[in-house]
Amino acid sequence: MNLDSETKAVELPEDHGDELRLWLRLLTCTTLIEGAVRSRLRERFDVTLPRFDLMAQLDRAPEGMTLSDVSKRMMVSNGNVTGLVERLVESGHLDRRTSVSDRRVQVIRLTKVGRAEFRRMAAEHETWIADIFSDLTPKDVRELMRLLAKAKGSAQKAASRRAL
Amino acid sequence: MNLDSETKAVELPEDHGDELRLWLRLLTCTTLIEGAVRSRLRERFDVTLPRFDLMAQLDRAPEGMTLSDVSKRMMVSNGNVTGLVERLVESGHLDRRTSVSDRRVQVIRLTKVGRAEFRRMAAEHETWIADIFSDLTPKDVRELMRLLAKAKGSAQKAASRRAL
DNA sequence: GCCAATTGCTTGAAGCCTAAAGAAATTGAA
DNA sequence: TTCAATTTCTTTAGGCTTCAAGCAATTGGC
Repeated sequence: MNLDSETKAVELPEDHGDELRLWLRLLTCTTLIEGAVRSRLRERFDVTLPRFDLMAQLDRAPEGMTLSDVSKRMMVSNGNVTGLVERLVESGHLDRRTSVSDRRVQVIRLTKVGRAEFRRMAAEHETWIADIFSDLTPKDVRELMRLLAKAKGSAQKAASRRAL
Repeated sequence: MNLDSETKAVELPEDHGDELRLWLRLLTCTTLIEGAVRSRLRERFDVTLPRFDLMAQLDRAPEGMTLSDVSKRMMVSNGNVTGLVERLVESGHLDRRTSVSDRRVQVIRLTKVGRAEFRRMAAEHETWIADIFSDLTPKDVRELMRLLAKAKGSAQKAASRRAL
C-alpha cells in the first residue's frame, strides 16, 4: 500500500513553486520585449503593436482574410478586431469588402499603401528582435523553440481538458 | 581581407528569421496561458488579472509599497496603477495612506479582507499553472528557466543600449 | 533661505480589450 | 419549404493601458 497516493487523494498541498516561477519569468520576458517593440514602433513609425500585428497577418494572406480568421490567429475577441479594422480602413491601410458568397463575411486585405508601409516596418522590426536576442546562441534559440513548443502543447492540452 | 565583414558594412540583409520565430512563439505561449488564467480568475473569483497581479505584489510586501514601486514591479505606467489602486481601494481590498515623511508618496497595502481573498485565489492559481505546464519534465522546467533568464538578460542589455 | 530640478502621483485623450447581447445571413433537418 | 440552430459580425458597457501634460512636494546647490 502506497502512502503517497493516499495523501494525494486528500489534496495535500504539493509544491508547484517551480512552475509558478517559470510562468512569471515567461511573462516578464514577454512583457519586456513587447514593451521594447511597442515603443520602437511608436517612435519610428507612429503605429501601435496591435495594428502592426494585424497587418502582419494580412501580409501573409494576399487573398485576404475574414475577420473571424484574424480573430483566431491573433487570439483576440471578435469585437476587438472590428474596431482595429475600422481604424486601419480609415487610415487607408486596409481594404474591406463584403464577401459575395456570404454576406455576413467581411474580407479584408492590405492596400498597396498598407503593404508597402508594413514591409518597411517589418524589415526594421526583424532587426530589433535579432538585437534583443543577440546574446542567445543558435543552439539556445533552437532549444528555446523546442521547449516553448512543448509548453504550448501542454497549455493547449490543459485548455481542452478544461473545456469538457 | 575578409569579404564577409565588407558585406556586413553595407547592410546586406542578414537572416534573422529564427529569432523572429522565437519571438512569435514566446508571444503565443504567453498569450495562451494569460488567456487561460484570465478566464479562470473571472469564472472562479470574478477578478481581473491586473487586480490579481497587483495584489500578488502587495502580498509579498506586508509593510506596503508605494505606487512607483508597484509600477516598476508590474512594468506598467504610473497612470495605470493609479486607476487600478482606486478600484481596489473602492472594493475594500486595499488600504491607501499618504506617507508621513513625504506627502507626495502614497503607501498601499492589502486589507485583511484583501489578503484573505488573495491567498484563496493564489492557492488555486498555483494549481492551474502546474496543470498548464504538466507535460514539462522537471528538467524541461529548469532548462526553460535558464534560457529565459538568458533571454531576459539579453533583452535588458538591448534596451540599455537603446537608451544611450 | 531661495529656487531650479527632480520625484511621485494624477488627469485626460486616445486606443486596446473582453464578455455579453444582439442583428443579419446561412444552413440543415423535418 | 420552413424555421430553429448556427455562424459572422457589430455594439455596448466596463475596464485596462499608454503617453503626455500637469500639479504638488521634496531636494540640493547656491
